[in-house]
Amino acid sequence: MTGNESGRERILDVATRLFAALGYDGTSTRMIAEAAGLNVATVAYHVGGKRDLYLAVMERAHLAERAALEGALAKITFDAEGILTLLDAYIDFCLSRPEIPALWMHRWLSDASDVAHLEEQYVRPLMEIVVDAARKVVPDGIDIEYAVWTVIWSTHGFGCGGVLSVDGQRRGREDPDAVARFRSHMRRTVALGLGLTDRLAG
Amino acid sequence: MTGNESGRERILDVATRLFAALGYDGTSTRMIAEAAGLNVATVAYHVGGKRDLYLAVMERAHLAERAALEGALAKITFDAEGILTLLDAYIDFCLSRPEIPALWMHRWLSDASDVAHLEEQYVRPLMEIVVDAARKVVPDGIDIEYAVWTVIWSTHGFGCGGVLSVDGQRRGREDPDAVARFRSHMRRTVALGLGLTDRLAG
DNA sequence: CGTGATCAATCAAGCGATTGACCGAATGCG
DNA sequence: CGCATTCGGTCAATCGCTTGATTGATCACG
Repeated sequence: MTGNESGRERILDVATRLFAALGYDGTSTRMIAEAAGLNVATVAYHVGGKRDLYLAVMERAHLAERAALEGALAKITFDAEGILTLLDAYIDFCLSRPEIPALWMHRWLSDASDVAHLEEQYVRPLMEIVVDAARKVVPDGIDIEYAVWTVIWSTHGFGCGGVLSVDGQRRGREDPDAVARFRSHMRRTVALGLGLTDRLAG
Repeated sequence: MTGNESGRERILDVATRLFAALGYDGTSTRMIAEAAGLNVATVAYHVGGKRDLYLAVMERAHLAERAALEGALAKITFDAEGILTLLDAYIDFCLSRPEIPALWMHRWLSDASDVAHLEEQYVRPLMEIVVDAARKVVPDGIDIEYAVWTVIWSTHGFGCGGVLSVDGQRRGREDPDAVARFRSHMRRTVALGLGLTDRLAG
């Protein structure tokens, strides 16, 4: 991620990448140690057990996501254009740091009850932020929560796996055309879905 | 799934459930054997190695999904209402057999190259079916592919993990109210997104 | 008695975790 | 100053356990 830190930070970076790519069960502490250029015992020295490491990774991911979201929220105006700018910022974040949506998708798929508190702790406050912002703009009678979830699911889906076209090509975050298509599709979907059609997106 | 078959079918049922819930790496052959009431060697006798079992599970899941989709497609008319009926059928399928979206979400998150052909083999033909159907109905200038992917991502997301509301409650496929809200949200999203607004959904 | 199905037992490899030793840079002290 | 001590960081080695896979024996039944 940031590059050449040492010790605990490098371990967290490497673990984030591996947990995102391979999932919790698919990643071994030895893989993480090797990728970080450290002995497995050194990793344990810095971050404790595998579960502690995972929790630390998830917390860091949440903090980054929250910072991105709050940073974007501080800049927008509360009108249709502002909501679409917020959407753009979220897409930017998910595409520039795809490990983070991947971590969450893995988390959602697992029903390991000992980390089930992560959603309550991390996802819900972000939902509140976004839904509150949308409420100021969106007309009554629109199901904001489900609209937000559609944005989350779609952006995570595109960011993690991309799209399989009917021509058999797989396109994703590294393909600028696909990104542009995804972005304008999402702008249109959100604008229509939230009833912001007086100011239709490009 | 179907109940009290024996041998290979029961193994595939159990494996489907476990792979969907815990992922490939999170599921051991011993878990599958125990859940099927068989010895681990008997499982191997019927289905071969773990990888073969996984491939058989994915093939069966695909056949079920394809059958559901083609069955629904055979019944619809090619107009706005038909597209929405197709959407309903897909939602029904994903909610009644949530292991199947879960299997696919796990598959998409993993980049194990030795099973990367599964998308090409299984997902693409289904995409073709749906996109072709939509093309007969949807006005020009609309990005059908991305609209379909938004439906897939959202339906899989809701079917596998449900929704976390701002009130902290987690609601999903087992909550009739949440299902109703999700369904009408998706009908509305698809109708607006595909420009079928002359026949707006309930 | 032969055939398909099942099992307990076993294998090498990998897992998460821990131990005790080692190293070099601070730190303490005579 | 010079030497001993402490301490954060690192490592090879090891522990007990689980993994995927295989073997050879056993069972039921036609």
